[in-house]
Amino acid sequence: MVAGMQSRDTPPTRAGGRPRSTEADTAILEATRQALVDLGWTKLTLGDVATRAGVAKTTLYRRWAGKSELVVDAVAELFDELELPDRGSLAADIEGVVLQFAALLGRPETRTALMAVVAESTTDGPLRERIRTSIVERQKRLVLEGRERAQARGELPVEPDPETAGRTADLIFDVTAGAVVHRALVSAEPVDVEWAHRFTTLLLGGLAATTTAP
Amino acid sequence: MVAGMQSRDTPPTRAGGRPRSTEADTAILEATRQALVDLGWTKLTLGDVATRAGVAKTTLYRRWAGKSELVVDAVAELFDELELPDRGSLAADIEGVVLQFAALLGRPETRTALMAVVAESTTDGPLRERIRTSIVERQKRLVLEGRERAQARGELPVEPDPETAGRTADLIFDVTAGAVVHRALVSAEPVDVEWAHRFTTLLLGGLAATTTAP
DNA sequence: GCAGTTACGCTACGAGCCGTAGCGAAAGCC
DNA sequence: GGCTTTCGCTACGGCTCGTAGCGTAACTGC
Repeated sequence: MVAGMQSRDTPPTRAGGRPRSTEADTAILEATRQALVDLGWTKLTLGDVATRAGVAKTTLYRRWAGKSELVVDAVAELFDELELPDRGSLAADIEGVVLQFAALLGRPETRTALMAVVAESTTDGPLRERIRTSIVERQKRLVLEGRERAQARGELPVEPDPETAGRTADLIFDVTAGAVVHRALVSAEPVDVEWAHRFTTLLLGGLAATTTAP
Repeated sequence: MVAGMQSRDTPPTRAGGRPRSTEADTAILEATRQALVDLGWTKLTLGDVATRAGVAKTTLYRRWAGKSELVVDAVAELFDELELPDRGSLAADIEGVVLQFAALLGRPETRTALMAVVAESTTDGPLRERIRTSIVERQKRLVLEGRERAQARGELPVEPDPETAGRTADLIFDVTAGAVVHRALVSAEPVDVEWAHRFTTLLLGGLAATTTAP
């Protein structure tokens, strides 16, 4: 809910003058998402987005450096929906977040945009950083939150060394997010309740192995 | 090594006439990979590839429908390098294939191309099928081969029901490939020996859990 | 050797999008 | 009211796309 602080390009930051229209901001991001649904990543053009949003094309270029940055901000807002309600057990929490993430990847706008901007980021450092702070870190907090809760329940041991604990969290994050993305977008097969259950069993068994036998 | 059978667009298949130059084929695919290294996915243009390969632009359009199809064929050849030598144990086999896959994703041409074509495939059915047969299935065979070998060693039980066995293999595949891709491209952190070892421990522990407790 | 068929290199073209510049008008702060 | 910044609008050069048309090269079958 904190959402897009510092999401668009900062104006030269001098006081005075006409302020930027926040209505235009929301209209542009909404138009971007709709254009992603209608056209997909490649056929999306900034001119088209400007027309849909009812603003001039130049306004877009004043705020975003290019297509990638705009789309990152547009889809990042959708990741605010991800939350981790307490479902009573670690297994139920994992299944829940997997299905939530899968539902997000099922939407056509995220489907077509997420892999595209990641692909862009492989040759664009600042974009990678923008993705990391706007999207990736927002997901990773769910892992930390779930672990903390499971430790409070006594389902997971408290790892003494903070460095190895961090690496374990990173591993769980890459395995979970990676598996869901790969299943949904590469294998192109459904992430349903049954798959989520099988994955959760696998992950929990692996966690037991990693924490008992270093 | 079997490689790109039926990789390019089939000519109308009538006998007679000048045959297509196979030298041009290999030159084009090699030029495509080099262009990916130099320019990345977005800045790569078909005209530039044609110039690098020393062929006319029209020749490219006669064989491939577009940029995506060309790049899929160009990177698919690199996946032929993936093999699964017997390293003595299931754990060693998994670690080996993880590091091999990571090395492939470390190359700039696959780095920038793989996510991009997957993104394209979300709005292009035929392209998704091309990726599946040219790239994905080629990786999945490694999973099946590794499982068979582990069963022969007695490290894994033989699952009686072929359907659940297939689902388990699919799960392992999505988890492994997804985790490596996510670690390398999204988190943008190194897939080194230590990470591969931690991942293998996690996966093996999970396998024990899934096969003992259905 | 000759006709038939197909691929090749080359050139040229309309179309579309990019990203920017320049203008007058609007909306805030002092 | 003066200053500053944003806004909408128009116009532009530059690049890439994908295709068409042409003459030439390569290979097959009679």
